[in-house]
Amino acid sequence: MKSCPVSSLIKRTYHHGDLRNALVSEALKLLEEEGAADFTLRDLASRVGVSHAAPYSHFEDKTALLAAVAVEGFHKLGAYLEKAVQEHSDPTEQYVRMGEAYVRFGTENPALYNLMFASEELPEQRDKFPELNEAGSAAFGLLTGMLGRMQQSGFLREGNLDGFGFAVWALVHGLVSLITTGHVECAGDCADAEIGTTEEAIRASLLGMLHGLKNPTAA
Amino acid sequence: MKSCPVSSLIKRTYHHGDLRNALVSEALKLLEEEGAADFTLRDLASRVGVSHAAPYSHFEDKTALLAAVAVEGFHKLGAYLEKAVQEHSDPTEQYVRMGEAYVRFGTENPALYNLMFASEELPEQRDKFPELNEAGSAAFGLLTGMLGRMQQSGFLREGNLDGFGFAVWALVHGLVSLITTGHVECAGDCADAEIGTTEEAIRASLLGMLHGLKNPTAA
DNA sequence: CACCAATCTTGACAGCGGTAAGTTAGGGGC
DNA sequence: GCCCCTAACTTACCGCTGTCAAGATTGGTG
Repeated sequence: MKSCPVSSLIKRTYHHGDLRNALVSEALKLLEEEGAADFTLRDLASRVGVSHAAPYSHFEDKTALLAAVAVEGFHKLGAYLEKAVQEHSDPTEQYVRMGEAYVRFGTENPALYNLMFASEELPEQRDKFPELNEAGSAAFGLLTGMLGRMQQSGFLREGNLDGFGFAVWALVHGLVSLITTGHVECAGDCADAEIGTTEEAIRASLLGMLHGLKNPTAA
Repeated sequence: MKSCPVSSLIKRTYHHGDLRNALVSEALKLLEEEGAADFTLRDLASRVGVSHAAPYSHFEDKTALLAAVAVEGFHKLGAYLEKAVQEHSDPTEQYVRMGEAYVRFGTENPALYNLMFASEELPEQRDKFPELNEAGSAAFGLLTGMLGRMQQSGFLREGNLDGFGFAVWALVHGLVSLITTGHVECAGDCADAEIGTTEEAIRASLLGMLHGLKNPTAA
């Protein structure tokens, strides 16, 4: 403790005090600014104001740090979804809003989203970092929970709830991927008709899937 | 020319002769063997039997090489899809088989598939490598083409064909991503019900979406 | 107040993508 | 048949990265 009362920004103490959290939250910013390809441990460390090897006191690996960032991402995603559900009461509206919120999260945080899902070696990471599993499962639970309520109210037809969730999740996840990788524009370019705004296409896809899961006798 | 007539495998000539193609096809193997993270230009070069700088005679960049590999991937994907369509005549069966073929391609070549779709900087690459755009559009065209025939025969309801294609593509793309990243097992674990085999879940999702796009007056 | 263990720094290493300069050899013009 | 031009390839090198080992610093505990 060097008793340096002023200049809250500049770090002075040898011990940072909260380096682990600082690294994760700065990594979230850095990830979206630079993209995953240019995301560097050394850059991250210097941004936080520590030496390039300091992160190794808190994370075994670069991968371990990224896993912690991904966990944070799942929490953020959960917040998006919960907010969307709470703001509406109509089942269809809840469903669509939740889907839109999911896609919005992905398109607003493409690098983070990519980190959370589009890594081939992610299965191995899940075993090493159980938190990742829990965070992902929690987000998925929000989805199946909503579908379960819709099913109980008779709005959705009978059937395996996890199967429904899997289908809807795959849809919104695919929407995010296709949009952030720019494949959607291609869809508008190379075919004869126009796709309309992306928002309309998202809504239409969601409603299409919902229609397929609906109880035929419901309104 | 060192006049070494034997040993066809070991390269002897200073000039390789067909290095570009050799690099791309070897990259396809290396990608699935090592995963995208451990994919190294130097490793690739030594496998083909050239120095680590040789690839730069044929590709501007590592990215450019990977783009060429991705193009090859889209051609392979197209072959999967065409085969699935040609083997069946019933519209629903064609649709399901095409979707299953798509998912099969993705799960059988996860690293390649990931390379083709799950890169954030892919939009920039599309501008630099028009072949990538064409190859991707061609694959998407196979999908919309089939949906167009189903629509013309009255099996699908009226509506924007690109929108339909977008929805279906997003679904199958999402299925691939969730499966290869291991999120599907999570779906089975963390919720109360069982999801059944993955194949069943895929088929159910596809049929769910199809049902949402169907013409209500059709069979 | 002394010491311990956690935290952070410094310095080093191999391996990576990429560049520059030199080497080899296939093939067209004579 | 020979020469030479140019594309293809090699070697040597650069800066940067992730990672590790050894040493410096300190807050907290006894």
